[in-house]
Amino acid sequence: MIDVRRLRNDLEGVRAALARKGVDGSVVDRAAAVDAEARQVVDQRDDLRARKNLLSKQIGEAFRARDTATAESLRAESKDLEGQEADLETGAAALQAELREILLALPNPPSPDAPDGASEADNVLVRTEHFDPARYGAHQRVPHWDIGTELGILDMERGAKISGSMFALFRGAGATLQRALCQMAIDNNVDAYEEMRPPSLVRTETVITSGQLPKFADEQYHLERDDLWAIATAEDPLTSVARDEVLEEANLPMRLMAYTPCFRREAGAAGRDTRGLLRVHEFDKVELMAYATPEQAPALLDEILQRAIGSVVALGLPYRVLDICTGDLGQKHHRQFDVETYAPGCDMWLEVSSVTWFTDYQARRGNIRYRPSEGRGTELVHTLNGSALAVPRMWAAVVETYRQPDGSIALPEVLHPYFRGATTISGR
RNA sequence: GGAGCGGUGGCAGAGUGGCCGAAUGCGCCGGUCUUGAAAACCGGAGAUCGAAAGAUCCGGGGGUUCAAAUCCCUCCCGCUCCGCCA
Repeated sequence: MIDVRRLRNDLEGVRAALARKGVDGSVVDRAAAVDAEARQVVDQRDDLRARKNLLSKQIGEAFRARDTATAESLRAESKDLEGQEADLETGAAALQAELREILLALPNPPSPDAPDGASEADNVLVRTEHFDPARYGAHQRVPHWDIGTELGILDMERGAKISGSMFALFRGAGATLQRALCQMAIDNNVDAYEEMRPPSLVRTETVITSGQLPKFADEQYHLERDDLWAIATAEDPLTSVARDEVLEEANLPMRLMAYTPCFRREAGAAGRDTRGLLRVHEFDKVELMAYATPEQAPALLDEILQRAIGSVVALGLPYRVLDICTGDLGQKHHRQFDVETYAPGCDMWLEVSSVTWFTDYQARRGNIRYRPSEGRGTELVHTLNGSALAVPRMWAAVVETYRQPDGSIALPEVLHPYFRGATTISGR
């Protein structure tokens, strides 16, 4: 959610910033108009309340002075104001609700540093590392869904029998691999990030804070009977850890990490990248998240990006970094870098982490503040996050990259400790 | 799921209709004293909106009343007992 004061002080600036994300200026104008109207009505309402408060006080004094006649006449006067107050009250509430609704749907203005662009085709390639297409042999050009079947470590068919298409069933060493990847990512980041294990089913308020609701309800699994939402990412619960709280600046940045399942309906993605593990409804992920002051935020964006890259590098895989353009930035994103790794079997670059700076967009929704060590009052925090490791695509890249000519998989060394001494995955 | 009790400032905890944005204690900040610290003493400090006047905030929402932390309804959360269960 953006600051209404920004609308009041710099309407043109907000329109221009949001235009870069393709937002129609009339929506911004509408928000400003509703805000102006609401403020006017609130003003009137407050004046009336002030009059009533004064009368009440005088009534109390009159009663105490046993001046019943005065008290009664003041009481009648106060009662006369009631209808007026109720009208102003409902008017103000309606306008404020309307304003909030518009503001909740309004995207976060992009960073001036984010590249302009209309779609993902305009994302800027920052760099590519450790990538040499000539290095891959024919034995590595087998997609992971075939390898998975061949070795009996991934069973998409039975996954579909159990839960429907786009649900994975990992088996044996495949299941171990998915767990090992998460364990490794946690171990690699626990030096600075507090490990959390939050709930996977969360309240509506929690999903509004992170920004998925109200606009992206179609993407979320919802348990109607209990009115709980299945998290799409650990970002949902982690962002609400400090909801409605005031943090001390001395405790910032506050770094959190969680390994959770992630549930995505993928409502708009039917038929796209649906083979194997490229896009599934449920997957595991280790997420890094930080609460920071506005001054600390840029450095943290870089830190989380480096840590995301760290997971790929640790596994000996190539990577590339994309600077996401304004047209591809999500509603809540201010600045975003994607980390992709190369999967030789599918011959695709797979997004394995999305590192994002939300500025105070989520903090304003969730009322997450901090108390500056200098000065008075409270300020909204900035939130940032990024995946340390998203399992399915990393699983795919590892399996395809490390496939040997004999069809087995030679596990990268970092994973050996998690495999009870095994160094390869062979057929059963 | 059933029965009962509760939710007040950073924490503990008073307050049962007006003089309550809220006693008191602890903690915190500043000062006096001290070589320094502690103790003692003095003083200070909540949040949101608003240019201000002022308005709002005692778990959330609604109601009664001229007036609600206080009375009523409802939801959420916590605790105790019972039931059930990994």
